Amino acid sequence: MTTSARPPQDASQPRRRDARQNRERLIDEARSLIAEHGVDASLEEIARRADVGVATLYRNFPTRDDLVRALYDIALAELFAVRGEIEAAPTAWAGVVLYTERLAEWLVADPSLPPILKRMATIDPTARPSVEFESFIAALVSQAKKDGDLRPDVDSMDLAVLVTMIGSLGTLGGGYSGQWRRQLSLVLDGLRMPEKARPKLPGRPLSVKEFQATVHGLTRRAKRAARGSRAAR
Amino acid sequence: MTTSARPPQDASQPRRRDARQNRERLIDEARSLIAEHGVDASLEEIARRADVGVATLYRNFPTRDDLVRALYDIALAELFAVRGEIEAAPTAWAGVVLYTERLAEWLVADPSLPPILKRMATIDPTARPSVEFESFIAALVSQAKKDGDLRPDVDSMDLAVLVTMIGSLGTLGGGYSGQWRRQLSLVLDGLRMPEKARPKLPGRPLSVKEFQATVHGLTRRAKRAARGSRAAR
DNA sequence: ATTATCTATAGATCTATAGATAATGC
DNA sequence: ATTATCTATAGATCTATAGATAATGC
Repeated sequence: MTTSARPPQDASQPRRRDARQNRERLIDEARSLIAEHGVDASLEEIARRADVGVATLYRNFPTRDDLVRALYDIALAELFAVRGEIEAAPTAWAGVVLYTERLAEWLVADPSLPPILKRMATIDPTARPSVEFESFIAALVSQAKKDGDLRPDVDSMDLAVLVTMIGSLGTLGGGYSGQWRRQLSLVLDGLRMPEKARPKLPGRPLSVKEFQATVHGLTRRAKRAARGSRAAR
Repeated sequence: MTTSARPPQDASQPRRRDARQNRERLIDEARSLIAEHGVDASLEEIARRADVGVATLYRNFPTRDDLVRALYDIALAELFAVRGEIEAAPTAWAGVVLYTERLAEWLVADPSLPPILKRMATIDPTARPSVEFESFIAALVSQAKKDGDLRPDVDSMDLAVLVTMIGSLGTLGGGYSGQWRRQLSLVLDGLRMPEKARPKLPGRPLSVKEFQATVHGLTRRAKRAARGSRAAR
């Protein structure tokens, strides 16, 4: 009996060069369009921006959920990459800081993540991005408490919620995205034991002028997109 | 020359009883659908849920932006109602707490607000919800600093960003929405001068089980909506 | 030869409006 | 009588697929 000559093909790694390229362009544009319009973003528009026929999109991602799942998998790979760095932190508190920093940074940098994570939770409740981290972070948290650095009345779930909250600054776009490090620092000061010295706040607050520009100016990406879709008509 | 007998009709207050009712239903459903699907939510679906023909929607709101503006105006009226309460606070710090509490609560309670505020900013950059509050809050902030309650290296813009951030917990839905008071308390502890005693954190952290249920369970509203749209097909 | 892409298209849903029909308030 | 609603419809856009055409890799 002859065994199949080809190894089973992984759909996420198409063999042909052009196919791989198209897939990447689709994923890039999907991220950017989902960041703008949420998970319901038009699939046709994604294909259009990727300079590819719709059928190519459907070949790669038969359903919208397949696309979401692909984006989710990519995101998770990015996320897990930071675990080693956190483990290498000199103290538990430093680990907590690093954990919140990296997660917040990751969320803020890619505004497509919140809608993707949310949708992913409804299409596949068994997929839990945090699960790999949970016991690990829980241990970090209790050690930081023992060390007297972290206040005793919070736990790792509070951290998760806080990080999610700060990550939402990315969704708001504009100048908000630049503020996350400063706001995280304020939050960390609320988590720290009160007698510990607070480090200087990083950055500076938005001026009223900047706040206006932030809230009202379009982001560069949004502007480009608006131009693009206008031109396409 | 005869003067017009009727006073100019305010579009937001239609004379006829059924018309007012329909308008209210449209606004209610618009809020709920925008909370779910963002500002791009289908106008036809809004009309369908409000049990009203599409034309009725268009009569009330000729363009999508008119609808957004109406929702914005309603929201602002709600917002300004809290100003008096803040002014009545016994100390500047208490005022700061009240300000952040009321704003966060307001944002969390209505997840349609973030998309509406964001869109409003692009369709009418002159409309600035915060402007009425700005000098008022700035005064509150500097007084709280003088009193030695608020740390000196933050300003009112930081507060605005923090509140926005906490407000985003509403968008995430589920159990997150119940966590805002606890998270705000943590944030306030980061804002307070370190030597001041911290009040006990309100509520308790999510358990891991609840976190799962939170992130993965649909909210009741989302469930109802899903049923509704399924039934309509 | 195989693998992938594109064009074309069916059917659904969306925005927006015109014209016929129904409900209110004087 | 006036005001508002509904039905019907045009045209655009969307999802999803079938079948013809083009690009890659052995």
